[in-house]
Amino acid sequence: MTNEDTLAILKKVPLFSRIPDAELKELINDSKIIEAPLHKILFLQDDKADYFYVAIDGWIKLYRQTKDGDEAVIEVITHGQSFAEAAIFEKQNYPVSAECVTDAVLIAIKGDTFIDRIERQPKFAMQMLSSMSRRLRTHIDLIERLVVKSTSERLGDFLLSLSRADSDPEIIHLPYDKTLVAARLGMKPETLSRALAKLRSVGVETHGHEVVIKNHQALRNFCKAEDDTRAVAS
Amino acid sequence: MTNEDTLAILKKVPLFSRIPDAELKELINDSKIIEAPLHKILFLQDDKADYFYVAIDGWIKLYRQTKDGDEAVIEVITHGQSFAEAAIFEKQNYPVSAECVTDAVLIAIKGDTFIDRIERQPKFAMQMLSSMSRRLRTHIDLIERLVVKSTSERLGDFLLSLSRADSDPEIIHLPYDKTLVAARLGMKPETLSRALAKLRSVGVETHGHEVVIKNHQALRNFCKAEDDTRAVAS
DNA sequence: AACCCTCTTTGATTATTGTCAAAACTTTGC
DNA sequence: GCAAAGTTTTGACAATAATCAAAGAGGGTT
Repeated sequence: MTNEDTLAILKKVPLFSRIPDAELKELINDSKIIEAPLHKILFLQDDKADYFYVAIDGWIKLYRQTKDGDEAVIEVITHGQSFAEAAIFEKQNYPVSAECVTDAVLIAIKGDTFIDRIERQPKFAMQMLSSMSRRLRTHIDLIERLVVKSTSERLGDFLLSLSRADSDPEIIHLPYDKTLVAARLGMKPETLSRALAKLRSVGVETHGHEVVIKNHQALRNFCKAEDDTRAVAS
Repeated sequence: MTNEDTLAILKKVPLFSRIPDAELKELINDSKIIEAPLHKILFLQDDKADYFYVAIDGWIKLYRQTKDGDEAVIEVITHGQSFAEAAIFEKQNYPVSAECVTDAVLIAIKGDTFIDRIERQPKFAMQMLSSMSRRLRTHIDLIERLVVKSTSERLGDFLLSLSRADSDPEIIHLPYDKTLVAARLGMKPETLSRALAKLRSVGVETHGHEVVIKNHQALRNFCKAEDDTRAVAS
């Protein structure tokens, strides 16, 4: 892949979209393109955080593992999203492990040279701060759901987050294994299967990796999702 | 409170500790000291994020509320910690609500002038990025616990996080209501009470707001907490 | 000390989710 | 098209946590 190709890709990543070409070209010198196969482990939690990553293609699972083999999936990343940006600051090790759950293409960017760049280029810093603030929101959403919502409500939220249209019916493609969907939602595969069964009563049908939402509003009501009508903030 | 007092306080906050005095003095002009009573709501989720805060004294609860009154506590903040920094970037509204759970003293810093300052002063940006990366880790820890740990394991983790010594026995003061501890750990007060009862078998005793850890190692084993011995990262 | 209020604990019961095992369905390679 | 491997669903059951109700403890006030 030529530097020009890489540049074109970087410009599509939100994190870099507002950075001038000249800067990005310099950045490419600190970066490498990685073609990682299914099941490739990019890094393990507690590894020294030398690089952060931008996903170009494929899906990457960020997770924590406990001594006794239990796993908590924190996020599942795909094209255009960066990850482990936070890790290159502060304590200098990764708080999670990262594994490709499909074949994937990524850009790995060297942390310390990137930090130098941030210090010289306020635009980078602001983009980085925005990106981290978005990630923070994602985590807050997840925490809220884990605490206050039931398994089938969590699944409903997830389906709505995949929804691109608002017209009934809509066909949704699950982006990855149901086993991984279950883990991402903090439940067991068997529980996911049963949650899916419960959603049938609000017009959700499954055929393999395809899910049909027959009534968006009914599903939103079921899982107490915010409507499009903005909530009135007192 | 004079500007000199405020300066002295700011210098003790990790977020500002490495910022030169001259810069901090300018910052004070964009800031105001707030003395907030118990139960004071500082902001509600979805409010426009004009300010971010640094806690000087007291405890502040960051939480999400659902339509039907359920509440998810995301974090509980105390002296030296900043919060809602992330909110002043990006979408410009708070992702959580903030309520004082004791009388509290805070510094409120105007968001947009602070953003200007970041753009001019890379040191601010780096400090901010570190701070957000720490917050991210806190959230990842919480998510992991909610997914893989039982209520009493979560409580054990919490007690260990409050622990300052490693010698047995150690007396710990719960910093706030058990009702709030329960919410922070994603469980009901009754469940907390029972979790506390279960921990008695590993040498944890309670007398009101005082908790005695009689055997740190036993407690660590019980809740599968990492030992001090650093985990070997393959 | 007696009262009120709030916080906490205990008990009985129910609801939810996890576990284990087996069957059904998919996908892939041959 | 069939076997083999992996994924998903179903069933029976167990464990965990929530709910509802009531009793107990602690703090502050009069």
